[in-house]
Amino acid sequence: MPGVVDLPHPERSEIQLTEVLFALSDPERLAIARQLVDGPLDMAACHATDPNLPKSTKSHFMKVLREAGVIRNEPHGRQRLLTLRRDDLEARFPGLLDAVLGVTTA
Amino acid sequence: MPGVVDLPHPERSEIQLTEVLFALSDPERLAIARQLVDGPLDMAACHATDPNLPKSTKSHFMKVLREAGVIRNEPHGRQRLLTLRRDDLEARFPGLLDAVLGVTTA
DNA sequence: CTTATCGTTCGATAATCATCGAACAGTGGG
DNA sequence: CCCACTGTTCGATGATTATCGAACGATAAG
Repeated sequence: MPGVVDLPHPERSEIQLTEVLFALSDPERLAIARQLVDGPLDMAACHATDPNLPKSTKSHFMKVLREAGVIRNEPHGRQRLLTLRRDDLEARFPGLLDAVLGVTTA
Repeated sequence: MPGVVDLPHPERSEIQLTEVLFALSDPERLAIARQLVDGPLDMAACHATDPNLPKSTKSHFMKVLREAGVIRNEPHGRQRLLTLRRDDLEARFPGLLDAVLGVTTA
């Protein structure tokens, strides 16, 4: 069924703290989130740690992060654009993202 | 073997962010951490959510939190004193605990 | 000393999660 | 139009984690 398709994202109000924490409790997934701090990235450009990670595994990481409300995953041409949901997370859990990602943001 | 015994705790420098996040990614464990914000508590006085939770399950929660470095679990008479490791966590991951526990601390 | 209480450990079972190959579907280029 | 490319889904397997009864040790109280 799916190739480049709109995937479901939780609304801001539906984001659960425990799910966010769980999503970020894996080193690989945390690394992905960190990469998105400086702005959106195409999935192909997002290497996290292991460069030759199987596609399906990588896609699964994105699913966990997306379903938790940490990132947005949208069609972008033939690829996918990954965006950190900073505003939503900041509104829901002030200071959390900065603390986790080690960003002072000022 | 063990009844009231000294249990191993990670040192401040050994505390891993991903383990802390994982420990707090469970609603029950998160509730326990929140209960300790106002100060140490005897384990028996710490009801989290379910009051008639089996002892072994409760003990397991404490183990996860302790091994992650979130709480300290020390002998206290016949019971056990649970303490949130605020200073250690604040030193290692500034702002994290406040954000997670929803405390502004001021 | 004997007994009741507290909480950890052990062991077994169930549930959840991770990993990855294969198949598939949109997209854009030739 | 056809093909190469990207990334999701499915399905199977293995690894972690959760749950809880039972047994044990240590302490405090009587």
